Amino acid sequence: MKKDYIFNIIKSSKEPLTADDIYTLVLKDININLSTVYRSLNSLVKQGTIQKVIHQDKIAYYELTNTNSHKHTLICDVCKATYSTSICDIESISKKIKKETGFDVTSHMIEFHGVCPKCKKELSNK
Amino acid sequence: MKKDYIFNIIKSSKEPLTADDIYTLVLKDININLSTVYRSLNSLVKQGTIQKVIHQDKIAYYELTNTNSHKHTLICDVCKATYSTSICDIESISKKIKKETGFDVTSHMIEFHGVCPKCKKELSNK
DNA sequence: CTAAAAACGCAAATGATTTGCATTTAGTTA
DNA sequence: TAACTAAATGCAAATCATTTGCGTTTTTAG
Repeated sequence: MKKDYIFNIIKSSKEPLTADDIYTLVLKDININLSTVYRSLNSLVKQGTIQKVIHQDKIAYYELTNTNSHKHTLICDVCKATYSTSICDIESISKKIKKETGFDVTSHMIEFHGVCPKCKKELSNK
Repeated sequence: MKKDYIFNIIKSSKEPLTADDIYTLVLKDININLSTVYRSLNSLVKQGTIQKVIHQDKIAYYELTNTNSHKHTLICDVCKATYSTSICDIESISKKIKKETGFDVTSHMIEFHGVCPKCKKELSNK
């Protein structure tokens, strides 16, 4: 099943991948159709194995469901690279929200935009 | 100029609106085309007057650029209603990220998912 | 081995958003 | 006020990531 293949790719990636990233990666080894990629991805999401996050570029990124520590994305607005961080103190924010608004927060996603160290260095050289 | 009209609608709305929300609202008073809505919206975003945020439903929501306190969205996964909150302690998180990864965070967006008080009440009545 | 289910591929459909182009409106100058 | 140019608008077609219908192939259970 190509789903397993896709799962392994996501598993071994340090960063969240788009459907197209995955499609390209799989194609290097075996033949596959984009619909199959999407169907597998949706299936993995449904079974809770992976997580789908829509970024501000409107594209879905897939990554392993973080069992213990969850992750958030750092997006460099210069080179567009994405990084992950587990830094997050939402727990306390969620509590505060619940207390002040009565809204029960069950999950959240954060996207940080900025400039990565590499681009910062390059920019300072100009 | 219909852009001003659209701006006022966004200004007087308590919650972020989609292009379609705005289109429908404007249509109640004057005639307008969806492309005009999108063009006006893009123009307002470019001039920094309003802010565009892509939610996990992959749809763009528009709201006033928060000059002083910025806002984040609470999305009820039951009734799909969206609320805003200004509760956010990202400042300290951003600092931590910069210190630990060197990534310069310039902006961020958070989407909280959960159950709103109204739905919670209805659910508990079943 | 055989029938039903699951996985696949391919092409067409979707839906929000964008864009090209022709037309109307607004603004400016002579 | 007339004449001209730029900006705003409408309409239809184009985009692009993602989904879906349908026919075919592969896998699985009995």
